[in-house]
This record gives sequence, C-alpha cells and structure tokens, in this order.
Amino acid sequence: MSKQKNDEEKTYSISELASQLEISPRTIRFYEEKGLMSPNRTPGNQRIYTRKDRGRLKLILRGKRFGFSLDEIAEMIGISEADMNEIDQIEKSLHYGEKKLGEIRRRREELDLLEQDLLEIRDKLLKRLHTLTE
Amino acid sequence: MSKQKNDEEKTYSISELASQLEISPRTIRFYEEKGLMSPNRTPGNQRIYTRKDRGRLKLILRGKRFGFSLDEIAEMIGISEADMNEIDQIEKSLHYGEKKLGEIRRRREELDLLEQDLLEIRDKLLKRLHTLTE
DNA sequence: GTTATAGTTGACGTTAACGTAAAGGATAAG
DNA sequence: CTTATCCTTTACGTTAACGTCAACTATAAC
Repeated sequence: MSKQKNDEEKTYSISELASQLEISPRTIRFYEEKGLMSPNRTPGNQRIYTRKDRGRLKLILRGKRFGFSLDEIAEMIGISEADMNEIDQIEKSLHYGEKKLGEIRRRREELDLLEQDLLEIRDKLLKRLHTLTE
Repeated sequence: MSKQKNDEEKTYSISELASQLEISPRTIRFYEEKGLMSPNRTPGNQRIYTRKDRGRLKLILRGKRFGFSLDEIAEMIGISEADMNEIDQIEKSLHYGEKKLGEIRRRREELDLLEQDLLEIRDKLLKRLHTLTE
C-alpha cells in the first residue's frame, strides 16, 4: 500500500553513528531517553539507526549549536509528529513553527552582529600590528 | 594625552542593566567572577557599568545564544585584551580570531540548514491541512 | 537620622547534559 | 564453541551556569 522500497536501506550501529557525528554513544542514548528519537531494534535488542534517524540526530545537534536546550528541540521535533488528523493540532504546530522560523531569522541578524564584533577586534589588532612593524 | 571626553557618560547599576538585558543580577556577577568583565565601583564599592561594559555583556549573551560556553567566550574576549606590545601575542590573537570567524561562517550555513528543516516540516503540515480542509 | 530600597560578598542548592563504571547479553571472526 | 568486541540497562558521578538564601552595607527619600 505504501511506497515500500527494497529493504536494503543503509543502517548504522550506535557507535558508528556516534563516531560519524563526533559524539559519544551515551549521548545518543541520552537523547533517546529524552524522547528525541526511538530507533528500531534488532531481534537481540540492539539499536539500528536508519538514514532518517541520522537526519534527526543531525537536527538535534544543529539545534544545540544554536543554544537551544534539548527540551526546546524536543518541542520542535514534536510538531513534526503531531496528530495529523486533528486540524487544531496541525494549526497549533504551524503556529509554533512560524514562531521558531522567526527566531531563526533573528538569530541570523545576531550572527551578523557577532561577526562584526570579531571583525572590529581583528581590525584593532591589525592596525596595532602595522604601527609596530613599520 | 588621550581623548578624555566629558565625564557624563551614561552608566547603569547592576539591576538596571539586568532588567534591560533580561537576565538576573546574579548572572552578571557570575560573569564577572569568571573574568568576563570588571566594571568600576563607586566609593561605596557598588558596581557601575558604562556603555562599553554594556556592549561587552551583550557580546557575551550573543555568544551564549550560539551555543558557545563561557570559557570559549572568555577566550574570544581575551584576544581583545591581549598584550598590545608583544607582536607574537598580537599575531596569535589574530590567528585565533580568524579561526572564530571561520566558525561563524560555518554557523551561518548551519543556520540555513536548520531553517530548511523547519520549512520542510511546515510544508508537510500545510499540505496535510489542505487535504483535510478541502 | 530613620527607613526603604538596592547592592555586596559568601555559601550552599539545583538542573541540564552528559561521563563513567558495573554486570551481563549479542554478534562476528576464527 | 570460544573469544573478542560490541551492545544492553542501571545507577551513581560530574560540570557548567546559574538560583537562592543570609548577613551585612550603601544610597535615596523623607
């Protein structure tokens, strides 16, 4: 009924994924504890991560690099798993999404400011260097 | 000898500054403990913050919003207070600055990716909403 | 001067985000 | 089948970044 391709999608073990993304396996398990992801298991109960899981994890790490807490990230992810049959739910998620998109745009402006701060410091250093070396 | 303007530069008390930047006084004192700033004091030992101190504080908060730790921020700030007589020091600071500028550019790319993630989620929700409401 | 308000320095408490170690089960290699 | 290398859960430890008193001092308003 659904687009069930072939079964040979690339998967990863926890430590593979961890070393790829330069984090520890414990960190990945921790995110799972927090409800940020829930990978499938082998018959022997070991975690297997699909390409999609990998994308999810990268999204989490990205959020972290912008100072979002895991709880906030959980919220962002949550909206992508909202009940797709409840119109109210979808609209609420949309609203939340717009809010976050706004935040991201503001972050971009702040990033510019941060860059300017560093550029100014650099200029100051460069000028001083020139007066010292000439 | 130096450009000593008039003395009436705008200053702030700790709680003024705190409410302006929407943080607690304790947070400001904590940053001082960590060596991130050192405001002047009144004769009665109370902190007075200049416009420059305020800028410094905003820089700190900006760094935080991009996931930098206080230690990293301290390093960034540190380079702006390097010994301006040691050529080696200045060059080292410059090098560090370039590194951080590179990081910022990479952050910008990541910000784009994060935005795309959210845009995709939004599209999914919008489409679903259309099929439900038509 | 008195009183209210805000500031000061400790010092201990709290929370998020993991690190680390123990005890045991799963899997791949030989 | 054995052995080495992974994986599992459980549980306690750690660190950064503050929060929250407490006891005291400064400053502003009256």
